[in-house]
Amino acid sequence: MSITTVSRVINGRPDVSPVTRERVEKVIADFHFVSNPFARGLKSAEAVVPVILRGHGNPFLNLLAEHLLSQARKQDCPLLMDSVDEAEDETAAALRLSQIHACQGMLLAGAIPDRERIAALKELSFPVVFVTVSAAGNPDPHISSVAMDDVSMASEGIRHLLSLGHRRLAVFGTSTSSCDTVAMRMKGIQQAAEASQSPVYLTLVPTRFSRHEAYAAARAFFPLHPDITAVFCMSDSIAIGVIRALHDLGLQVPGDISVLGIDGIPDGAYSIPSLTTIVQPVEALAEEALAMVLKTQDRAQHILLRGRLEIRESTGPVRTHTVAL
Amino acid sequence: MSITTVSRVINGRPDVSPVTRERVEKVIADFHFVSNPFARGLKSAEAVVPVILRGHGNPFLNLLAEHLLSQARKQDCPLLMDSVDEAEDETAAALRLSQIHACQGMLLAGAIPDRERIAALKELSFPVVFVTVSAAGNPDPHISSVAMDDVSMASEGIRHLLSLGHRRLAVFGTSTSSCDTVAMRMKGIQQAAEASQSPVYLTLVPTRFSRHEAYAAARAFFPLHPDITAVFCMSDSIAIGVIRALHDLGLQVPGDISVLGIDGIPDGAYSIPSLTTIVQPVEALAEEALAMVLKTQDRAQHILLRGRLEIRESTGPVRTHTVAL
DNA sequence: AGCAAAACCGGAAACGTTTCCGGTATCGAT
DNA sequence: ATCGATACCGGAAACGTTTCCGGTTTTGCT
Repeated sequence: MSITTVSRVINGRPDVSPVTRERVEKVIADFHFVSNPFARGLKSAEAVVPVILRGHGNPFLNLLAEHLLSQARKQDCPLLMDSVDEAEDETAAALRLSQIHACQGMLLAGAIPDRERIAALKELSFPVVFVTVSAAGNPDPHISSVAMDDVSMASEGIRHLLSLGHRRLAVFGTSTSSCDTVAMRMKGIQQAAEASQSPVYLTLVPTRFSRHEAYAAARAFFPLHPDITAVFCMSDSIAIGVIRALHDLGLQVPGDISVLGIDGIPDGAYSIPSLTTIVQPVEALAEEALAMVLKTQDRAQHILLRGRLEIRESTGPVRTHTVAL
Repeated sequence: MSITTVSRVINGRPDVSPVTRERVEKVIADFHFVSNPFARGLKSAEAVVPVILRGHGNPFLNLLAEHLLSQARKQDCPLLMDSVDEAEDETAAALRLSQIHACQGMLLAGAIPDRERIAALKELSFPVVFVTVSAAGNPDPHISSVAMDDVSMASEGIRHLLSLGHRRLAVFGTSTSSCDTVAMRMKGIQQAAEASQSPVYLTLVPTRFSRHEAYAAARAFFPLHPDITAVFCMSDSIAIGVIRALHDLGLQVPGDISVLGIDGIPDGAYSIPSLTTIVQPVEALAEEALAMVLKTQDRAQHILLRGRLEIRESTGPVRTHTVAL
């Protein structure tokens, strides 16, 4: 019995007689034989596609990961999930993974494609796709992106609030760091505000994208700003923290203050009140990202997806009276 | 320049002069050289530890995954995340992964260690650890588990509800399939009920562990059962669905009906009302599971962790009047 | 200067597969 | 019976590392 024949049986090659095949299969079963993945990979390099999620427990990225995973199963593309803390450097994780695994591509979800990160990724020899935020500015041929049209999403959200009569808005989730997502959304907010007939007052409240921090920020903010009638949140997580804070401050949502989020995470539909939000098309995001990373494209590609306003309970017409805190 | 020397440089071996080392490093940097992971693994088999999550988007398992990931990073153990739909067979995924990766162990989170699944896993040559539900019944030497003491958790929950004066309870999340977790919890519920002085009435409501299904079940259930004053939910997700359903039915939580969950997911702390729950010690769960899978133990080990009651807003004293629906 | 020890480096085998290529049966047709 | 084609199988090279071992150079000591 030769090694070659066994290999043929395992790989289901035609050049082996039924009786031999059966004999080999029996031995394999008896001895619990499993072929060594490394040796196999040595010749026919079967590579993996790591997905790096920036920010543990980010509900939206978790949702994205689910869709990525189920998409991947369909096309049996071997994904390899990892996630790093928001504070950590995701490119370090990317490089680490690329060292210990053979990669045919890589997905960076929620990561920020700034100059230095892209530079760190430069030496990678496979396509890298940023998901969620656009890397269109960078001309690297193997760095693509499938991102959200943050400008239009934010505009749509603001227009919704304006249409309800709100004029004094707080924007939760601005950040000091130069985060493209936030910058783009701010641009959309400005545009919508400027396009409005009447003057719009914006107050920016920096906070990271977590329920916890948003809650703390809101508790501190609203007692000092009784004129605010609506809150635009940079994420649903922030919105959930804000709503809970408003509840604890004795303010009604949307009676006293309207709250709008971005993401469309499932929790938003079950919260009380349910969350008006700009839902990002996770499914399309996952699908496009996977397609992009798999077709080893000759040059980079950047596509932009649009969000959709989902009106639920947390936004309503502006209150006409002022509230004493 | 020999291959051997290059290998030594890459692996940081001592037997190489500084000048040679530098020369090699320069060439490596210039040529963007990356060593082939397969060839590397061929000799020194660096294996991976797959983690299979049963049930996409299960918030508790996601939480567990986070802790697993951060634990793993500390001990730099290369985890490999995957998740399967509740309906799919997780052992199939396990076998698939074991084929394409060299594994030093495997974690099955939320999976059910029944007879046939264990049989399917029998041929695996590395330790398998069930996380969340105990596999203590099965004597396989390479199948361990770190699980929750479901009996005591459920008892504690019921005792809390009884202490608030509730006697007519609904239990959401029972299932027809023989799921050990649910069975154990039912046992705990029975025990606590029987230990009570006064008679306790239990109504079982089968539903899967999702907000969505729990919501639908609750919408249908409560109009027909106006006597129920408290709900014991088999998971926080179920509790969140139930609370939303009660809200839509015009019932107050905890004013009219108390709701108690199990898991301790972060969302529960921010929901309105915040969720009273039995929190599972995710951190310990992750830590123990990882330790167990890494120490290639000679024989199986099964440990049981206890939950902790976290009283928040969703439970309160029994109402003394009846409500007309 | 002479010698032992240490430092450094290269040859070659080995890891467990896949794949190419050539060889031996077996079979059908003439 | 001979030949060609086909089915089946085995030898051996190759994949890109690591590691063992032996060789050469350098160093330190007397």
